[in-house]
Amino acid sequence: METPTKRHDQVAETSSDRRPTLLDVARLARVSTATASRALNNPEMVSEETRLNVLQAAERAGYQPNLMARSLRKQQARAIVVLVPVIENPFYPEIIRGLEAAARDRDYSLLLGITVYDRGVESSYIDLVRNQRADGILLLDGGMENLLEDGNRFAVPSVQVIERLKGSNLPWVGIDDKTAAFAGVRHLLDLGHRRIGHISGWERCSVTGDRLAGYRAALKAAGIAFDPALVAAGDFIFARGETAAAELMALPDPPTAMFCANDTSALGALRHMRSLGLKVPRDVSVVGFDDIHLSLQSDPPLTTLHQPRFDIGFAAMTLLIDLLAGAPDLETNLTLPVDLVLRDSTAPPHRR
Amino acid sequence: METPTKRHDQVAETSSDRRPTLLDVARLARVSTATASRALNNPEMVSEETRLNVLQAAERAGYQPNLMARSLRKQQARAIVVLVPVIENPFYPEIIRGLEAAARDRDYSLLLGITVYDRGVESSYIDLVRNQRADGILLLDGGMENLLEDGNRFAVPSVQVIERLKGSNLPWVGIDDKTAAFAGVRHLLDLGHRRIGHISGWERCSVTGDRLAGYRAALKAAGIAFDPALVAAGDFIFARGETAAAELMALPDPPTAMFCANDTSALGALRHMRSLGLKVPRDVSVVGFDDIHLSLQSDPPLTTLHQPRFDIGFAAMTLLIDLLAGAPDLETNLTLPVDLVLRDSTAPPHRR
DNA sequence: CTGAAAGCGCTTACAG
DNA sequence: CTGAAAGCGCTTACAG
Repeated sequence: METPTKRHDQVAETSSDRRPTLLDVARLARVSTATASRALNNPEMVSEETRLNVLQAAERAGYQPNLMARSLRKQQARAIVVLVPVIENPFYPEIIRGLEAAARDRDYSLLLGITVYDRGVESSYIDLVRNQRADGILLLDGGMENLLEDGNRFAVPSVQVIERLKGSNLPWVGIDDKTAAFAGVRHLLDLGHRRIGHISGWERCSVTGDRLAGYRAALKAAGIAFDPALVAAGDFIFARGETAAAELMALPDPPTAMFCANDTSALGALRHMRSLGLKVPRDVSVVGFDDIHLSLQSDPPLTTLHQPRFDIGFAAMTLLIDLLAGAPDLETNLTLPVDLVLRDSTAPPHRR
Repeated sequence: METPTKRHDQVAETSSDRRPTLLDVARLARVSTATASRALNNPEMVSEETRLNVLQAAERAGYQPNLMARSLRKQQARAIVVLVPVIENPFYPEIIRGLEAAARDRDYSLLLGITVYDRGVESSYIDLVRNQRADGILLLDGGMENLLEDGNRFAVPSVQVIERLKGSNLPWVGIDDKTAAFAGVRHLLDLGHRRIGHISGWERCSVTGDRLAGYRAALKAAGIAFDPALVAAGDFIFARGETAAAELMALPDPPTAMFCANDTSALGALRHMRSLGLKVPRDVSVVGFDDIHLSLQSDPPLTTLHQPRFDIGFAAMTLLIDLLAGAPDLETNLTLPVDLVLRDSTAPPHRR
């Protein structure tokens, strides 16, 4: 047999330059590897004396279990692929933090994949599960319909986060976008606004339709007819927020308030108002969605709908791991609460 | 197709829903597993006929190699831990994208670890290397001196990105912060400014000192004496950018321009000026550092120093993988170029 | 060019 | 409570 490349770790205790294995520990403790394994991983299966003996030997040898060997034997990678389309969006980091925290809690590793909506990249990460380097996939963001196979059955264990793939019934963790949007628009209505514009989200995302539906439902509940001219097509991006706001304000009868599908486009809208010399909220009120960190730094700070992103990430990772463990009676559709957070971008309409 | 010999697995599965292994492929192709392995991974070692035969068998069986088994055998995890302290900072995503792209290029996986500067968390990720689940570590951001052991020798293969651990001589990829800062301040001097403030970075970071040094060097080169009162202690955060700018503008003889250690604090400074009713760049010029995406969205867009973050990430990951492969003659200190990008936050000083 | 066999480092059913 | 042995699924030195 060839000897694999050896690295010289400066381990003072060990005389050999080979990493200590369970066999070394077993020898040191004068027990079998079976017992050594049990003492380390299932202490209740061995006597107290043996446990101490093995623990001490492991300590002395500077033993670190080889996780690859364990994975191979247990047929479990203890790693989860997290697939995001882009990562520059300030919406993601906090979700990812939640995912990472939950994974770490359970001794799982997080394999990060950034797809930039490239089918080849998506496939390469799905292959990681097929190749048993990962046990499951967390899907952040939709627009990955190509991942569905065999009549809408996703081929590997997975949980969707926030976005839902069209027509899939995969486990999912997110919020009730329609109800949240309703609350945001309702706030504007309560303030006295009657002419409320909407900068919509990217059509490719499932939340876009839900938020629009919430907007319409709130208007309807207030007895206000839906006016398609008041909906400017957006894409969640800053630049489009600016142009969409421009379209709305150029209307013969411009809105006195606007509900934006996300904070980033609301921030764009804010900048456009400023360029027009309009004061927010005196001249126009603006409501965002997501509560990204930046919405606190804007001028004025944005009234928005707070999504518990860390919790969503944490819950999604936990759900997937529970699912993989075969936990019974799991709720596979988790809807987390959203809060309307009032800041300085909304006020009663200004009489003109 | 004949049924393979039944194995006594603990789980009673029918042979058809067992994942195909190399042995299945070998049988199908009527060769040994050795030959099958070679045909798939080292085609030049087998005859063309065998290659085709095995490839076809693998295809027919729907074979996917088990990466855990391969890793165990080759003693190589093909995974790299990426350690970041926080991830909400808009500075990181693009670096991470570069890291991910390079890892994918080389068939490595990226294990993401978010430490929040917690020593326990840092250790748990280092253990991933000790446990042979990962081959090396990429360190994004300093403040992790606790990771150094035994006379400044980091215990596992690693490359630092941007930040340097104090006193370490680990491989590193980043920029020349001092020279870049010099260029930023030089730009202000060229515009005619003589009284230039500096909002510094977080003292715990190595780049902070370098950028301050660049600021001082530029002043010195212009024959301007360094005035400590013009340096406001910052921490790279928006809120501190605001208060630091407030300190500077409250000076008896306030600066006509300020060089900020990063964009985020420059953005905070911008908001403070606006609250003071001051116009940027008419009343005060502002230069940032990093060129995060937001610096384009600010009002006015920020003049700043562009760091090639994607490239830095890509180069760092590539360097680590090359190092692990034992590539000879590697340059282990890579300095990437920085560009001054002129936007609308700087102008000649306004006569008062 | 190909095959038989060893072995990477674990865990666990089985027997005592 | 403990040990001998099998086996997870690969790759590769060795021999032919």
